[in-house]
Order: sequence, then structure tokens, then C-alpha cells
Amino acid sequence: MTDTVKNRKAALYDHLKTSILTLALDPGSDLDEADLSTSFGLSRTPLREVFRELAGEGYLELHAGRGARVSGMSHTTVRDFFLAAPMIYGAILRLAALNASPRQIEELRTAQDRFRTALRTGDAAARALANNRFHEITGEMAGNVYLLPSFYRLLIDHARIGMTFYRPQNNEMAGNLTAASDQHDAIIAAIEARDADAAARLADEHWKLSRDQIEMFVMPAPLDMPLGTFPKNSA
Amino acid sequence: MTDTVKNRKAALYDHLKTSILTLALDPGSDLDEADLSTSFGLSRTPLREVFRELAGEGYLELHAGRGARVSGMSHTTVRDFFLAAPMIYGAILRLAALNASPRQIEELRTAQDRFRTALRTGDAAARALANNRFHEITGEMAGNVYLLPSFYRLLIDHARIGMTFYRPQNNEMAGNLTAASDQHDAIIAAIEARDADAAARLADEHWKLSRDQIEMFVMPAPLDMPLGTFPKNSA
DNA sequence: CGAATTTCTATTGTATACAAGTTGTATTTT
DNA sequence: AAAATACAACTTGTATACAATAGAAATTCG
Repeated sequence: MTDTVKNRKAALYDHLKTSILTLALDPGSDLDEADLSTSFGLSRTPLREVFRELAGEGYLELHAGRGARVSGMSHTTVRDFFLAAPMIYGAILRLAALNASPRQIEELRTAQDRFRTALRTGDAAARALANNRFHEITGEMAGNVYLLPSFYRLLIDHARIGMTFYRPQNNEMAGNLTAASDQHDAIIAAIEARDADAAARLADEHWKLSRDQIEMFVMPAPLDMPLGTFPKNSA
Repeated sequence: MTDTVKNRKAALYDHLKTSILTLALDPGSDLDEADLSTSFGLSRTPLREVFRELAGEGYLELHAGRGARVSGMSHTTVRDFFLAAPMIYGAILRLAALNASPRQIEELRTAQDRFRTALRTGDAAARALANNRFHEITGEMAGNVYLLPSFYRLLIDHARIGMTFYRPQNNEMAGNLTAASDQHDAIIAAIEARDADAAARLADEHWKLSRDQIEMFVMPAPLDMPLGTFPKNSA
């Protein structure tokens, strides 16, 4: 690729997006315009446009007079996330099964290959990004402009919550990863078969696996709790 | 208000937002930076920032090298809208009932007063804007960052579809407006009573009323169809 | 010694000049 | 006459200089 301004802009966009998704940039942290401006070879004008674009997608928050910071994760975040995710994920996968084009299914396969590779060889960040991309594609398949804004917003924090909570502390958690991968395969199959009900069912299962993983962090070792004050919520 | 840049920026934002919601600006139409720049007394830099912000919220689309245009309404728009709206509206009103603060309930009452006034004295645009504001407040009450992006996106096209399809051609349609107003009152009551189930039920009713209104346009006079090829979908 | 106010500095926000790219038109060539 | 290409006018995109504002530091006064 030639080194055009447009490409440097895209590079900045990708850098910020991946850094935020993988928690390389902490939620709530400030972004320095001057810094990024010099390191990416952009003047502040296009830089700020990237900020606004990312803010529109939910990666950043712009505070008047105080510039841009990474979208925060408050105590209500996880609760709000648990409320919204099952509903949206189900709807997206259902629509994906109905609308996916052959070309998109190919893309999804490729993404899943990358995810599998990341499982074997990559670190947590690589896994999170590959998984994120897989689900982004299901969003593209669904193609409903009214659902996508929320879906993409959910994917951001799904990646970040995953990065926060996932530590392969025991065999069960490591096993979850291969289970997730298997579910991805099943999702691809359901989409290819245009089986919306199966896709919705898989969305639910996939979501529950994710949820269990998060809960497992809250109580990673049931018989060995250092503080003993964290009851597992098994609703 | 003093005439600061900040205020002129806000004025531009409001102007574009209301113009888009009321169809004063047609979907898909181009926006001329130079024009707006001079008429709002802003240089192109803050102007373009407003564009990006509105694009992030779904009012505008930015095409590289071709500037900003009003978000389009394609043939898939209505179908996608009908799929997404019932689900999101129900979830939002349910959460609104659970989370609304007394202050927000006051705001909702004020918005509803304005809507009632617009019913009596205003034109279609005034009604659409007042109704839009009412529902925006329910979104603020719900306060779930993951659902709001889709909800606000839906509100944009709900206003626009309403403006497109609503013409008080018969008594039934005019009656729908007072029915909608009554439902607003019931929604306020349900929220104040913290009755999430009632709120969700009302969301469904309110949605169905809206839907019927749109369908009525498709078939405004059931017994008097000039072309006779448009079966009413009464699913 | 502490609180408040003023000054200074760093960072964000805006304007304008300039560059790059796009579109439409006209001319030329086949 | 039709098509293609080159050119010109206009629109969008970027850089930089300048203005405004928020936060920090220091000084002054109670």
C-alpha cells in the first residue's frame, strides 16, 4: 500500500479500534491528539474526524473541552450488557440465517479459520479480535440498519468484558474455548442451511457459554475462595 | 442566548435534525458545506464535525469524496423497521418503567403536554417532533447504552415514515392521533407506577397503532381501491 | 497556615489557506 | 455522429496558524 493520508487515517482507526477492544487502552483513558498526530503522520483535523467517527460507533466518548477518551466501563455496564445481549444476538443471528449471501458465508468461514488459529497459537488479544470479527460478519449478514448500531456497540464491550474476565485458570475455562469454536461451526452450518430457528437457538447457547465464562471469573475456584464473600449467581 | 460559536453549532445541529425528521430535507439529498457554512456563520471545520456527529447518530451518511447526504430510505427500510421496532420499543419501555427518575417523569409529562398542544394547533411536522421528543425521553429513562443506539435510530425513521404515510384522509386516521395521545398518558402512568409489564404491553399497543396507520396509507380506503391490487396485510 | 484569586501553561476548538480529487463539459479524434 | 480524452470549475479533504478555554501552579491576602 502506498503511504497516503487516507491509509494513515485507516491505520489510526484500526489501531484505536483494536487497542480499545483488547484493552491495550484502558476504558476511560484520555487520548492525546498531539501524540497520535505525530506518530501517525496526520494533522489534527483528520485525526479529530477519526475520533468523532469512533465516538459515533461507541468506542470513544467526546467531552467538550476535554477531548476524547476511551468509552468507560462502569458498574452498570455488565448488568446492562446482560440485559441487552441475549435479545440482540438472537435477532441478529436469526436474520443472518435468512439473509446471508454465499460470499458472506465464505467470509465467515475465513474468520472462523482465523479464530481457530488464534485459539492454538495466539494470545488472548488475538482470540478476542478474531472472535469479534466473526460476530461482526454475522451482523453484516443480518444487514438490518436498525439493529446493527446496538449489535456493534455490544460487540465492543463483549470483547472488553471477555478480555477482563477470561483467564484460563482451570480446565473448564480452557474447554469453553473449544466449545465456543464448535458453536461457531454450528452457527455457520445453520446460516448456510437458512435455518433461522437453529441460528437463534445457537445464539442463545453461545451467549450462555459466554455468560458462564464471565460468572466463572466471579467465582473461579468454588472451593478455594480467598475472601469468601462472593456468592455465585446461578440464576 | 449570546451568539457564540458553540450556540451556532447547536443551532445547525438542531436545524439539520429537525429538517431531517420532518422530511424538510429529503432522504438522500446532498448537503452543501459552503451554503450551510455561510448561513450559520460557522467555518467548515466545526460544520463538518456536526456532520460526523449526525452521521454517527444515523441522520446523515458520509460518502468519501462526496460529502454528506441525508440518510436514505430504501425499499428495505420499512421491512427492516417493522422487524426491529416492536422488540426494541418493548425493551426500552420496560426498562424505562424500572429506571425512570422523578425528574425524568416530569420531563415526559411536559413533552406529552407539548404533543397534545401540537395535536390541536400544530401541523404534521410539529406533531412528529413532539412525538419524537416524547419517545426520546423514554429512551433516556431506560438508560441502557447498548439498546439506545438502535432505539434512537428507529426513532429517526419512525418520524420520517410517519411524515410520509400520515395524511388525515379519514376520520379513523384522525382518531388514531387521540388514541396515540391516550396511550402516551397510559405510558406515563405505567412508568410512574414502575409497572414494567404494563409498560411493555403499552409499547406493543402503541406500536400496533403506528403500524396500522402506516398500513392504512397503503390501503387508505378499503372499499374504494382505484387499482384493486393491493391486498391488506392483516397478520 | 490556609483559602481564594490570579496568572500561566497546556490542550482543545476554530478559521482560513491550500491541496487533492471529482464531475461535468467541450473539444478532438475516429 | 459517437466516443473518448483532456481540461476547467467546483467540491471535498488536509494542514497550519490562531483563539479560547480548562487545569495547574503560584502568589497574595485573610
